[in-house]
Amino acid sequence: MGEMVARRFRIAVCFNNIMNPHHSTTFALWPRPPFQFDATVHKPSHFPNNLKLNAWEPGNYWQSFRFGKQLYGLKVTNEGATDAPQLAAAVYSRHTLTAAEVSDLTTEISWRFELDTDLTEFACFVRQDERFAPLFEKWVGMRAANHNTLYELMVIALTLQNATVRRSQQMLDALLGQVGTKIAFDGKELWAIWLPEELEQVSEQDLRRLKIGYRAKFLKRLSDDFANGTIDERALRSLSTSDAHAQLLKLYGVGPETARILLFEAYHHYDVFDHIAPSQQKIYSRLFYDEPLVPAERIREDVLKQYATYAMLAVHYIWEDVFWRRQQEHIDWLEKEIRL
DNA sequence: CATCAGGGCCCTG
DNA sequence: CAGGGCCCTGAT
Repeated sequence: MGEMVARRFRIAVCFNNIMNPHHSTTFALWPRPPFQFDATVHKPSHFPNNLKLNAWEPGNYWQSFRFGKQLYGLKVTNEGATDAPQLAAAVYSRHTLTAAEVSDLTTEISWRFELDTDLTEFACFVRQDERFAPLFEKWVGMRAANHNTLYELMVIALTLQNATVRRSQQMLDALLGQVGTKIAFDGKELWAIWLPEELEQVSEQDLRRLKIGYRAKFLKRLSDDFANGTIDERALRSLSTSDAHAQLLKLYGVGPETARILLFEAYHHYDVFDHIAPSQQKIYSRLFYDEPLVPAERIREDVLKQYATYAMLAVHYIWEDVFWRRQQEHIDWLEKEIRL
């Protein structure tokens, strides 16, 4: 604790922002069925932070929600069922929302949570999967949704690079504590990732003091690119997988693995399965072959052959399933693979 | 104690 | 296009 305080003082800029939005606006959303709420808003495979970006309990989900320059608190409540989905979205803000804002937020939430995505073809396709049909049936209607902005997801992806889970957590916590914003609403205290332009005041040296290592350089360059409009999150939404891929790879600090994460999570491309990280390789080997280690190239070919344009989505279902199971039962090999 | 690899990526030759 | 270097941490 003393170390945290000392570190804060050594750094020139510390935002230490706290936001208390007192207005709330609630509106209904109707996802396209099938839609499975909990599995869409909560991903047990994601690493848990001390400084939380979101919170979940069955039927309810809270998160800090950046949209443009605005920061909102968002609570989404499940008010329907998989076959007849309905959600209540409560947006907490400092000002009263205009009708236009509500409309824009509805569109944005629908995009990020993939509410309008038609999964009936996928559901039909995987029903014929000999091995995993029951698994797919169990999670039918689950979206691979990412609920953050491209920049926020990029920051998270940066902390994942060449690091173990614990170190990723430490890096993100350190960054949030230093340049993030705490937002309190609906009895929750969550954190929001800073805006890219806010990092202009923070030097690479300052960032290095947060022990993010060489990623400090990436973060500075990326933040500049986002602040300057070099990268346009919205524009990439209308591009094909390969065009979006090419654009993302141009970003400094974005390589094959980060691009894959962004394409799938932020842009909802289900057909990206070009890169397999070493830790994923070990887990895929167990899940698909019941073996400790299968060559990555073989995994890639087999998965692409089996699931084609739904490769990444199908793998996501199988991946999340084992992490949900992990909460109920002890899976020995998995515990060994995801050592902190 | 030293050494090393870990949920990558950039840069050099 | 292969391989070294990069920040830090915890494991060995």
